[in-house]
Amino acid sequence: MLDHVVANAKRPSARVGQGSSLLAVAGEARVHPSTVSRILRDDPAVRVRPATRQRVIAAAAALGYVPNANARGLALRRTTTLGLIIPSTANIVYEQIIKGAESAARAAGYVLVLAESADVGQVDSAHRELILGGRVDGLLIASGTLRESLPRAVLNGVNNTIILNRRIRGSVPSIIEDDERGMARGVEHLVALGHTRIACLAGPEEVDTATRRLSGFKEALRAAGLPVSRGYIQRASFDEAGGYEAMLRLLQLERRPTAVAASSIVAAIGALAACHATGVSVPGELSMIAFHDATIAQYLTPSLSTIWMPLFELGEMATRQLLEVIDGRDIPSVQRLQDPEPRVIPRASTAPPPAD
Amino acid sequence: MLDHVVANAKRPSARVGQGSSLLAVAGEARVHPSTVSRILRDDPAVRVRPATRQRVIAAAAALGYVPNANARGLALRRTTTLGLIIPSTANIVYEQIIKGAESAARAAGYVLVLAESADVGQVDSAHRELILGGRVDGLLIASGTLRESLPRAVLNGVNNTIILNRRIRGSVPSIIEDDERGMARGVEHLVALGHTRIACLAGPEEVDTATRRLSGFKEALRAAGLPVSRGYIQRASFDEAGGYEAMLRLLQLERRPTAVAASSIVAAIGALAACHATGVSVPGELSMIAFHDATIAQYLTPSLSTIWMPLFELGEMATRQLLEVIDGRDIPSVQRLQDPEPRVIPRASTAPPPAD
DNA sequence: CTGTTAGCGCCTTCAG
DNA sequence: CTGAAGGCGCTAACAG
Repeated sequence: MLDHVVANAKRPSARVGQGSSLLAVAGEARVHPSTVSRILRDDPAVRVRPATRQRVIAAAAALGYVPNANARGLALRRTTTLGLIIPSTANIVYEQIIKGAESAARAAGYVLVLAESADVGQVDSAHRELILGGRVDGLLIASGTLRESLPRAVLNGVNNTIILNRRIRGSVPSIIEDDERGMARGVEHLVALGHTRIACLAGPEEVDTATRRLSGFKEALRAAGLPVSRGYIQRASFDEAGGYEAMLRLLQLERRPTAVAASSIVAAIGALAACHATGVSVPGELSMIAFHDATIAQYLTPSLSTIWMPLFELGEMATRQLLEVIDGRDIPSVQRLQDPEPRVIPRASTAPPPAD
Repeated sequence: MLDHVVANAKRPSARVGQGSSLLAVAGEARVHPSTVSRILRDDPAVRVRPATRQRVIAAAAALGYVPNANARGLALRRTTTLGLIIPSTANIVYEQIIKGAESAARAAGYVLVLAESADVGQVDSAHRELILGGRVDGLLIASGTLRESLPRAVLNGVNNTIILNRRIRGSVPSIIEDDERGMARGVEHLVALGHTRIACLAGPEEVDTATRRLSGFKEALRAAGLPVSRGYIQRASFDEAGGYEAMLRLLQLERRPTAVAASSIVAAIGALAACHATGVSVPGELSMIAFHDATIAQYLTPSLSTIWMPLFELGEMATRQLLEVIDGRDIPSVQRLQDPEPRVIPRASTAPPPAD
């Protein structure tokens, strides 16, 4: 059947390497190209005979017709493509954000492409390539680790861009999680278990999410009537090595904490390793809870208590907001995702403090 | 300076949402658009006065000119964009492949975009969208987990596509690691430590990489004069849960193995958890080595011995091969990456077998 | 309600 | 060596 149709084609104009054109389909179905365009796009302003419509659709299918995105993009000045820039695919935290963004994009008929950009210079050039080059209609930038000054320069005055998980002053809207609340939930969990000496593995100072988590930590301690002692706050990069080092510093303190709230699950994995390496029993001598949940948490020893955050929803919502912007509607400059609330997933790494 | 130039512009034709056009630059520099095109593309067939060239370049910079990718793609029928389809960004194994592909693409002046496609249907539609739609010049498909039959149907007769880490019969070239050798190295490591009862956490039957790793396992055992006992080969999905379950089955055997070679580091993490859960000491009672290295390996308890594979190089080489194909050159249908050899990274999870 | 026409922004023959 | 003109494949106004 398929072969038959192809054999009958008047113009064998299908090009190699790319799909067949509208023209080929039109020749095949013996109608005008614009008719094909209208039918294939379900243009409401067309009422062609069902037989003709069938013929066109069949011809398109037989030829494996896929509209050329460049031509369409050029004509429409829209590509129905969205870009998502992430610093690294390796970070487990981005998994859910990506899936959420992907899901929302697909639901709206958009294609999502990812670009990995570890440093700011790459974000800059990716941004230029993608937005200014007309490859995408809008851009999501998920880069909690960017320093404040650079993206502001990069993004100054640029439209159709949304920053995830990071507040930026200026014209680029951002959408963030309620990190303060999430961290507070974690501390409350530790307090409820009876801990009073609670430390924080905080993230790097220049990272906005780290700042928010730390302030959530401090607030929760104050709310519980507990002191915020300076030595109990250790900065660590958001990776295993950072967590490992910071945990060692914590363990060297004269008066050790009995619990640690880590502002990154990856750092917590390193911190756990530091405990094992120094023979500190978790949760016997020390409880640990980590910000963000991931599959691996329940396979660590001990299984790691975590603070689940609505990352999928963050990706979804950011995408929806971006589509609003693309459609010319205004959105708030900073939005905080409140709906699915952060919640503690208690596992084996948190327990009451030792009798001492 | 920049403001001054803009103020002097004869045609303020910069459009919002996208970059300024060639026309705007031409107006600004008072030359013909085609001259701008030639200068900006370093067309060798142009020898314009240095002053003019300077003026054009300055105007382009002042206007922040970025060529429109759609228009260029339409005219050239090439986009200088490559696509990489991965099943999930979550899998740590893809990190290095992505970085390698990204690096090789950038070196060749190409942009790499990622598309996440968990299932085959999505691979199919992504493929259509991207290649047939003219969004990319070529496509890398990294999907070791696809079943054989489906991609073959999907990809039949399609050009400019390369499969990573999976052999496909037919016209789509593929490039794979030497999984057999890698797994053999792991087994040799265990044999050298004195193990004779060695089990394999094998991957799913329908996964090509799993098959290759298993056959490397069997060959290495035979080469060492050790029997391949059936119960010692347990199938597990390539995730923590799969490794956990399979390890439990292994531990229930009457005659337990003293060592396990896992064909996936993620499954090994689950297997380690199963050992902890059942009180089996690693490496005291059981040694474990895992296929593929990752940062987390040294932060597990015990730190996990791994088999390092040249994944970055795989991504690089696949990209270079793809560019060859795009340039119309022929490449072998299946290539096996041999150069940086697989090597064992011994850590704490492997030790001599118990005296017993 | 369908065919015709004029671009979208760029590159690339052609003339000049 | 530089300006002019046509076309890449598609859509969207415009006629008929």
